[in-house]
Parts: sequence; structure tokens; C-alpha cells
Amino acid sequence: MQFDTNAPIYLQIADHLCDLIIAGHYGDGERVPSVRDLAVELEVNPNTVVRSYTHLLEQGVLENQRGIGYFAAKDAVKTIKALKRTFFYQKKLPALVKTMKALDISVEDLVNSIGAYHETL
Amino acid sequence: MQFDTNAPIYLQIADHLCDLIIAGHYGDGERVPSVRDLAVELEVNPNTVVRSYTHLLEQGVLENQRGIGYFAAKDAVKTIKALKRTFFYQKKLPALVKTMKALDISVEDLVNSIGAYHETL
Amino acid sequence: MQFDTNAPIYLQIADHLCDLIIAGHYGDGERVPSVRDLAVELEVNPNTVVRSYTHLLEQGVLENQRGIGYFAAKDAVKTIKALKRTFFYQKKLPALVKTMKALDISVEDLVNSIGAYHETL
Amino acid sequence: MQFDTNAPIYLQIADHLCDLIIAGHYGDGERVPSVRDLAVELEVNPNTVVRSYTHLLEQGVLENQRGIGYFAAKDAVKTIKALKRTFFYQKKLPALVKTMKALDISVEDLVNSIGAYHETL
DNA sequence: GTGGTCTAGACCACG
DNA sequence: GTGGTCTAGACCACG
Repeated sequence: MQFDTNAPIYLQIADHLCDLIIAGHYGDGERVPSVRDLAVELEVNPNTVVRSYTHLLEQGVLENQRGIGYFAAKDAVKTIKALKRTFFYQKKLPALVKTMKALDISVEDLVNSIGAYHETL
Repeated sequence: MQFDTNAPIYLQIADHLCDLIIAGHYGDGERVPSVRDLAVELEVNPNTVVRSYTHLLEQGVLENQRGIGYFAAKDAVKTIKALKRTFFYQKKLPALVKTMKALDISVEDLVNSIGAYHETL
Repeated sequence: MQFDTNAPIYLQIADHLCDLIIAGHYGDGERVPSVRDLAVELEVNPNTVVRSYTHLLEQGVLENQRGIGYFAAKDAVKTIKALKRTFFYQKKLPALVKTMKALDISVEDLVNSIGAYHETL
Repeated sequence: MQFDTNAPIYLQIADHLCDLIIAGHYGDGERVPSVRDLAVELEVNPNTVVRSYTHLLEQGVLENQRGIGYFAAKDAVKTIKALKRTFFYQKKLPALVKTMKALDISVEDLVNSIGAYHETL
């Protein structure tokens, strides 16, 4: 996993874990890697993983059984999607619209650009 | 001017100045406020303004004349828009597409949401 | 380290660090001193070191990992030499030629002077 | 006249005036432009021209007749060339040699580069 | 511990 | 007056 230098690593790890959960690598209620293992795998400080897990705990994506480990919450996928959706519609979208206005980019331009971008992939 | 706690003040000032230039408050080649004046006006340390101005110098938005002051560069508006456009198409758009995929949001959904958002205003 | 009064200290520090990297004190990818440590060693304000490091970041000589430190970039030596070479051929050389013309110094004179200078050492 | 932003304007003006004297625009003992006239011509602050002239007074390139104006000194051309020569051999040359060593540029390389540069003109 | 940012304030060359 | 640089020192998020 490559880290983007702009965002805090712990958030990038949290995000990555969410992606894995959505992709089905860790089903609802299933155990996620131990802090130590993940830290070794990602070559980061264990404290950083702890912070990621704590963050996901607060958001209801993970649950914790003391002394045993961290687990994907029941409905983790649903929770993640809800969180992302909320963030998307309440934060991203307004910012997007504002930027588009500032740059004179019409909705049509946007649609075309997305289309062009897709073809590039 | 109110500062957002999430972004560095010096970047917010830089951004704000770009907005003013685009809005025509400072035409191409026109002098922008002195470091000290702006610092007083924004109730910020002069060093912070220096940082904003230096940042904009590096990006070609401002120019400077020793002992005289800072000036909007020739084509400042064009430069700013180019910078923002580049950022939009190379950073924002890919992130947008990625998020949409993750959330199963179609281009049609997006367009509708933007439309709905517009009506709210 | 002694500082010359003519050039900004932060640039002198940056230059000095480049010399150390070229001399092999810090290999490609190796960690350079922390901002605080170097500030103490050079008896300089930490902010001044930050400025040096930021300058070298912008030039691709250093890289940084959040919360960990600054590192010599991969190919730091190559990058430094390229920067210096560019500066030499594009700035120094034209100035040299211009001065030589103004003083009626021929290429032969120059070569002889360099030779004489060498023997002095 | 275009000003290089890196060097103080007053030195650039002084240099420019020396060039004009060497080129014979102002013969030995001949009057140079008044401070006001030159300031208007160069679109700079009169104080800046005063500083240039004072600088050249100190170096014996100009002379001053109070209330009348500034004049090229007797032997101004000779003086200028001597100054430049001294600067060249005592400051520029050692720096040149040092840089060449650091960049592994041989005297032969230098000669070739100068030759190539000449042909470009 | 590490860097990132900011304040408060100083001194300087330059215009 | 104007920007450029520097010191002294603080607080913060992050690892």
C-alpha cells in the first residue's frame, strides 16, 4: 500500500480497511488483522494502526473485544456506505458545485470529462 | 475574514487573494496590499502574510518589486484559473469518479443531485 | 559551520547539506538530522532549518515522511548535480563570457589564470 | 533597461553606467545625466540613482561638482577596468574553479562550452 | 519525538 | 515605507 503524503496515514489505513470490508475481504463480524500484524505488513508504527482502528470504532465500522481483537461490526458495509454517502452529499457535492462555478465548468462539461476519464482507464 | 481551522491560514489567505483577483479587485499588474497592511486587516502575523505571498509568487500569481510591493502578475487571472483547472481535472475528478464507483452513484444520479442542490440555493 | 553575511543563512545551510550529500555523508534515501537537532548543532533557530529543508524539498533534494523526518531523495546526488550544472551553464557561463569580453580577457588568458591559480594551492 | 530582480537596482544602474563609460558614451571628465533625468528615464526612485552615483563616487569612477552635477572621473575607463579585473581574478576565478571541481568540469570542458556558447550568439 | 504552523517582534538592505 | 530574514518560543497533529 502506497501512502499519499498529504493525508494522515492513519486515515489512509482506515479508508483502505473500509475498502477491503466493502470488497468482502472481511465479512460482517469477522476479525480484522491484529494491530501488530497490520503494522508489520504496512511498515508503520503500531500506534498508527491503533489510531486507525480507534477511528473506525468511533464510527461504528469496527468493534472491539478486549484482549481478543478487532472485528468488522454487524452491518459494517452498510455503515461504511452510509458514512461515505453522507460525506459525499453534504461535503463533496457542495464543494464540487462551488468549484465548477468558479471555473465555468458546466454540468455537461463534467459529464463529458467523467466519460473521457472512464475511457482512459 | 473568517478562518477555517482545518487548512493553514496562509493558504486560506492565498486562496482568498486569488478569489479577489478573479473578481477583479486587483487587475493584472495592479498592486496588492502591503504585507503589513494585510496583516493588520486580517489580524494575522506579518510572517503569515509573507508566507501567503511567497506561495503565490512561486505559483506565478504574484510578482514583486524590491522595496515597493507585490503585484498581481500579468495574466494572473489566467494563471489562477489554469492552476485550479489542473487541480480539478487531475486530482478532484479522479477522486470523484472513484468515490462514485464505491458508492454506486451513477453519472445520472450525480447530475440529478447537482440539479437538486442548485434549487436549494 | 561559519555563516557568510552576504547570503541568507537558510540557503547556506541548504548548500552545506547538499555538499554533505554529495560527499556521501547521507546516502540516497538516508535520513538527515531532525530539524531540532540540526538547529542545535548549527546554533540557529529551528525555523531557519525548516526553511532550508522546505527549500530542498521543493527542489527534490529531500523528501519527507510525516512525523518521522526528512530523507535524502532517491537520486539526491544526481538531482543536486543537475541543479548545479544547470545553474552553471545557464547563469554562470554567460556572465563569465560577458565579463571576459568587457575586460578583453581571451580564453587563453582564462586557461592560463586557472592554471596559475591551481599552482598557488 | 531591464532590471534583474536578484541584484539591487542601484548596483545594476551603476554597472550599466560603467558599461556606457567604457563604450565611450561618456568620455573622461564628461558630465553624466542628472539624478532627476536618469531617474525619469529609468523609471526609478531618484534616491536609487543617488545611491548608484554615490557608489561610483566611492570607487573613483565618478566625480562630483556640487550644484552642477556628476562627471566621469579622469581615467574613468582605466579605473573601471582595474576594478573589474581585480574582482574577476580575486573573486570570480576562485569561485569558478571551485564550482568546476565540484561538478567535475575540466578546463577543456569549459573551453569547449565557451566556444559553443560563442557560436550560439 | 517529528515536522507544520503561527505569533511577536526585531534588524536589515533597499527604494 | 517595503519586503527579507531571523530569533524565541508556542501549540498542534501525527507516528
